[in-house]
Amino acid sequence: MPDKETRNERVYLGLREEILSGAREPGSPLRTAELCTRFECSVGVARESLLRLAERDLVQERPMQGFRVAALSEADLRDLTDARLEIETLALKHSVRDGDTAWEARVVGAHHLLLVTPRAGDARTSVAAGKAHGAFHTALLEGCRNQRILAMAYRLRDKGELYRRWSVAEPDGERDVDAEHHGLLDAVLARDADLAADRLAAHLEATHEVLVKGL
Amino acid sequence: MPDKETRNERVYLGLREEILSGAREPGSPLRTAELCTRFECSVGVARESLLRLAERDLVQERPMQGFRVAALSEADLRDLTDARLEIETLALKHSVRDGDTAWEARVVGAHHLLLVTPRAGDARTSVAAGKAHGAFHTALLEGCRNQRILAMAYRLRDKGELYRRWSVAEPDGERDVDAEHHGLLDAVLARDADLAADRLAAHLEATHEVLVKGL
DNA sequence: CTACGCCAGATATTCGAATATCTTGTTAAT
DNA sequence: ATTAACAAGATATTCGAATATCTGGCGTAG
Repeated sequence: MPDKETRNERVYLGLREEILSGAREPGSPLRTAELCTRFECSVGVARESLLRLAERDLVQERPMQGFRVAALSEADLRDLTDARLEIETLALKHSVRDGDTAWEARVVGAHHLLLVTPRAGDARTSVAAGKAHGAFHTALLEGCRNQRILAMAYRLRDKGELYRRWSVAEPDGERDVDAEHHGLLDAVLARDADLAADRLAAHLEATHEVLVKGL
Repeated sequence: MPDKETRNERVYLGLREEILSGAREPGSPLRTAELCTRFECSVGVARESLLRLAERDLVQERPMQGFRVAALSEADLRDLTDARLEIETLALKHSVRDGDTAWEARVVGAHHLLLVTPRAGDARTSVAAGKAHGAFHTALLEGCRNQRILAMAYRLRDKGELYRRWSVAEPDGERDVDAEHHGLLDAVLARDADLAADRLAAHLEATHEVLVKGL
């Protein structure tokens, strides 16, 4: 019994982590030969993993020209943010409406972790802070009962994380991210779906501004 | 030069067509061996195509247990319809807001084709009518400039087509589908995004009712 | 000088056999 | 009778070589 999980899963998760952690430059080619040696697998497995990542928009595929890490651009970021402004707020409304107390508890927990995790200046360098931030936003949506809307929101968030990793975060004097998160939490606990959605939208738009500058 | 398009693409499109046309029963297993002989390809290619279809939710994948045609259920249809009620109307609003005159022309054309294509009683038997109906709804969304929202809407529509194929359509005296389509067209041409969205929502919900009965 | 075709190396795609896993039916022990 | 262990066949996954395609540099014709 060589493995419990399939090779495919292992390579998929490993490569996903490398891309999301910023180890691979956006737009850089992902050659099957290299992946085979790095992850000790065959071409077929590497291709399947690449295909899965392409479906999450973390990798770009072009027929007969192989795969690359998804390229980043201001226009694409605008498209992404616009989609998130609608889909993620929609998922949050569902979540606030349908989430049970266990979900509520997870949100509070994730928020606490976010508070106590030290935040570095540069999002790319601080892995722990990035994870805590991502976990909080993920938890916010987890109450949504509609599987499809939830999956869409997660997909968009994934790509958002890629932009986040590759933006040079410069301190923004006018912005108080902790306050934004706290406001979000309060609205959620008060079960005010519209207010929570508005605050999430503001948060996303503010983040967009920062990311555009850091591109 | 054996082929211009990749084998993969050919198998993907072919199998997609087979599933969407109702040639394969929902829930039935899709064995690589069979696909290899039918489409004259190797296991690897069959797997990749299966993976692509799984991403569009037309096929279900379970690790170490292979692939099956996506199963249909009332609960899943409810989930799908709810998602469509929000995403597809959203895409339509974008479309009405941002679509240019060339798009408008395509909508009018698609609607005309829908009018002149004879409709059979059973959606599964009449391929032409199904295509014309699908083309009209697709055209409605085509004006949407946000690529992600558009892609999401298309994905949901694909799965919806699968339900449509497998529902036994029984004549519904209270429903006038032509009128619904015409109302949709009018609202679009009047550039009334909210009205169009409302009418699309009503159309989707009405279709849902029919499909649930025919399941 | 520029455009076009051709060659060689690099890369992507595809194949079919080898390996690992699951499923089902049978037997034996509790 | 019920459960557990096992074996055999079917199926999924993985491999590494074989094939097809692309890319970039070079030479030739216009």
